[in-house]
Amino acid sequence: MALIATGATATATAAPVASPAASSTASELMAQGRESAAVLEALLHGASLPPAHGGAHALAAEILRCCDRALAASRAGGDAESSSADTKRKPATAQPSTRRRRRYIYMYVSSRSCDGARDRAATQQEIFCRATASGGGAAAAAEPARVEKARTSEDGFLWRKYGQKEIKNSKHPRLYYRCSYKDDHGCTATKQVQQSEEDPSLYVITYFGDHTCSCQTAAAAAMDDDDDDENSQHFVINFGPATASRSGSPPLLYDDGDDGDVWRETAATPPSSRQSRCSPEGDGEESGVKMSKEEPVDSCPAPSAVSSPADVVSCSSPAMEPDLLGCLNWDDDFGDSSFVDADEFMNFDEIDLFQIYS
DNA sequence: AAAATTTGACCGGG
DNA sequence: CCCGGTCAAATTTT
Repeated sequence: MALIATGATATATAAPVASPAASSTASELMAQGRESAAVLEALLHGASLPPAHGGAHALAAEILRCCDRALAASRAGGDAESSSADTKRKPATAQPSTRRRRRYIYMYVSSRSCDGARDRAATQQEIFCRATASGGGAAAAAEPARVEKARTSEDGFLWRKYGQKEIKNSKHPRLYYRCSYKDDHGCTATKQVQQSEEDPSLYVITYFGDHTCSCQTAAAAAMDDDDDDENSQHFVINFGPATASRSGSPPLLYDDGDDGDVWRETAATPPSSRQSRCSPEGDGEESGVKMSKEEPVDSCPAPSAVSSPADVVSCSSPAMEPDLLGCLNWDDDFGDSSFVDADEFMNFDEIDLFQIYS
C-alpha cells in the first residue's frame, strides 16, 4: 500500500511549542509552499501562468521543496526521540522510565476528500482538545497524554490491540492499543480507547508516546501536530485519488465504533507488506515526500468531484477561518516528480497542513 | 499459515 | 491489597 505523506505533513505541520524559531521557519516554508500550491491549483483550473513560473512540475517541485525544508526545520527544532520500547515487565531489561513522553496539545481538523462507504468526515468532527496532567492508571499518571473525544478513534495509524480491561466505576472496558509497528520500528506509541460515560457514542482516546514510525495517513499527520495554536491556518492539498493501492485498499484505517473492531483495516493485507516501505522517522530521508501515480479507488469520486471545499474540509475548529482554506488537487501532475521512487510512493489522498504561529 | 484478537495472569504503583 | 497497564498463550480471523 502506498506510503503516506507523513513525514512532510506531520513535521511540517508540527511546530514544537518550545521552539518558536523552528516553528516560524516551518511556518514560512509552509506559507511559501502554499503559495506555490495555490498557483498550481490555478494552473490546474486552466489559468495561464506568468512566464516566471516553470509549469506544473516546477511548482510541484517547489512545493515539495518547501515541505522538505519545513520538515527539516521542524525536526531541527524538535526534541530528539527515544526509540527504546518500554519493557515494563521484563526485569532484566527494565529501565527507569527516564524518557518522558511528549504531551500533545493540538487542534485537530478533519479533512476528507473521499469518504467512500464510511463517513470519515463525520466521524472526526467532534474532537476536543484538552491536556491532562495525569491519567487513571499508573502508566498514564506517569506519562502525560493527549486525550480526545471522537465518534471514532480513527487517526490514520495502524494499531494493534494488546489488552482490554474492566475499569472500576466505569461501565465500559478500556481497550489498549499499541502501534502495529512497535516490533518493526520500535514505535512506542500507544493509545487507550474507552467509551465515554456521558455520551456512549463518543470514545475517549488517550494517546501516549510518539510514533517513531512514519506509517500514518495524512489525517494522522494532522493529528500528530503539536500545534495548539488557535490561529492555525489550514489548507488541504488533495492529491486526488484516495488510494493508490493496486489491491484497492486505502492506507487509512477506519473505525466502526464497536469494541474490538476499531483499527481493523478493511484490507486483509498485513501491515508489513502493505506498507513495506514504512521507514522510521529518523531514517535520515529528508525528502520524505513520495508521490502516488496509481489509479483511483473505485469508491472515490473523481478528483474534481472531491475537491470542493465543502467536501474536502470538514473543519470542526472554531478557530479555523474558511477564508484561509484552500484545496488543491495534485492528481497526476507529479508523475515525473524526482521524488517518485518505484517502490516508495505515497498516498497523497489528503494532507492537512497547518500553518503555525508562535 | 499467518496475523490479529482475546483474555487470564503478572507486575508495579499507590 | 487494589487497581490499572502489559504480557503472552490461546483462540479466532483472514
